[in-house]
Amino acid sequence: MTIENWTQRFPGLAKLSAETQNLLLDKSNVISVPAGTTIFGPGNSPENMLFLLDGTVRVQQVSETGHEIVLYRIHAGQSCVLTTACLLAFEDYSAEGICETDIQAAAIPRTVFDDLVAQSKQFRDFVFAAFSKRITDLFLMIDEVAFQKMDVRLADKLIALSDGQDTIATTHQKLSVELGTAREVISRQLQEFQRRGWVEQSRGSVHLIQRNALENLAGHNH
Amino acid sequence: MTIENWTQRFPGLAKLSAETQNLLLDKSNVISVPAGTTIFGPGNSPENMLFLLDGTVRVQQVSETGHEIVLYRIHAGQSCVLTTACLLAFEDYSAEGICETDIQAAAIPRTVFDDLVAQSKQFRDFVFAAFSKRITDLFLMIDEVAFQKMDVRLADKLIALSDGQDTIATTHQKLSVELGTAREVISRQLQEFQRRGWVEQSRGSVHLIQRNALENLAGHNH
DNA sequence: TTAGATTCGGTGACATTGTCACCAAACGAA
DNA sequence: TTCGTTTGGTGACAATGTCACCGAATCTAA
Repeated sequence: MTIENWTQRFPGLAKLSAETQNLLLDKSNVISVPAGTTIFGPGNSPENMLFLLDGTVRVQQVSETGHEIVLYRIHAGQSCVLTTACLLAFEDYSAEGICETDIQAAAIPRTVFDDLVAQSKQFRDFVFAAFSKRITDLFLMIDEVAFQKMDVRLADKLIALSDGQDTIATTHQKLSVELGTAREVISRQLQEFQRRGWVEQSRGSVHLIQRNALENLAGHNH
Repeated sequence: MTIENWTQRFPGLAKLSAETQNLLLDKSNVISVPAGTTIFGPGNSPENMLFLLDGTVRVQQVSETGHEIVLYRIHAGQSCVLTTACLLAFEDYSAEGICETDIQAAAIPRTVFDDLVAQSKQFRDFVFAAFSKRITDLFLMIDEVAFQKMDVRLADKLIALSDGQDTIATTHQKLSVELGTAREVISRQLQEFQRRGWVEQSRGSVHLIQRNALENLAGHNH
């Protein structure tokens, strides 16, 4: 599969008619952006809707009080519905999107997006499913922030960030932004995990020693 | 204005072509539901998209731990995008919608909704604006739950619930669900507000004595 | 290479919020 | 009236957030 027929990479788009897919491929623009770039944020409204072909975009928020929290990530094969939403509503973002890795994305102008929504039932379904998933995920996040204990949240986040590896390259500060808490809280929790022999720490990284124990605490009891 | 041309009540819908409005009026069904009814919830997927003509619907969530939190309210003149979202994504709700008052709503079948999105640019804009507003509101809520102090949140909620009146008919328990906290926390905060002379309490109601002070604490410094 | 600045993580004291186990008063229904 | 339920109060304690520090590791520039 080459970059030319990128619609095949999206389960929701592969079902589109050949005609619609060609329109999408024809009118879109594949762009590359280096890691660390802010692709959208306050005062930086994107002109296009993005379909992420490769890499990860982190969406986070800075509150009036200066606190930061990571809201969600967009992975390859997903579209940025927030971009879409704000494209169409002309509202300012209260959040920003930052490339965590070098990324490749297909950029679609607003008008093309609108045409596609009008013309294709499959495309509509794709878009609304993405919105729906985002909203239900935000519900879950509210629940977690409001009611879940920090040790459970941290264990869960460590598992998620590890991505199957045993070493996570991150700092206590970054972990605190992931969970919307204070750095000191992370430091104490990691010390407790270390005391139990679940993790080991070195400057700038956390090693998972007993993944099972963390998964268990996080409630991954499948 | 009668109930027959209810589209006029929605700023976003009044701009639709006469043709589209007639389609909407023709294919929709105005329903009345008594206060207290759960109009959607887990295992109770709605068949229709709702446009709320009169009354208020409270959307809230019960977590695995048994904690409850109010997510948002739908007021007259708004549509229920969550309903829409889940209509189209066929996912189970993790939230429930409860009528706070007797309500009247226009119910639109899924297929009619889909047709309208396809046919009318104005309708698309209306729908996406509603999604966008919902998502950005959820962002704000996450920020508030994660970082805002309880006294500020409670003051803000009291102002919002008062709706201009000086008496709020509610219990400490209900207020705790509004903010996703414990009843004891509300009791203590209200005692502190009372000590300062900002409110007075009686069983099942809170009286606002110094609205200014509450607004000030809540940051309504316009 | 070294000196100074910056980042990273540790610590203790304290404030705020959440949890638990109670209690009594007010209220409502039989 | 009586009994069960709802509402709100209280104290002890646990968990988390805040603040003011500290030293060590790392980086940077002269």
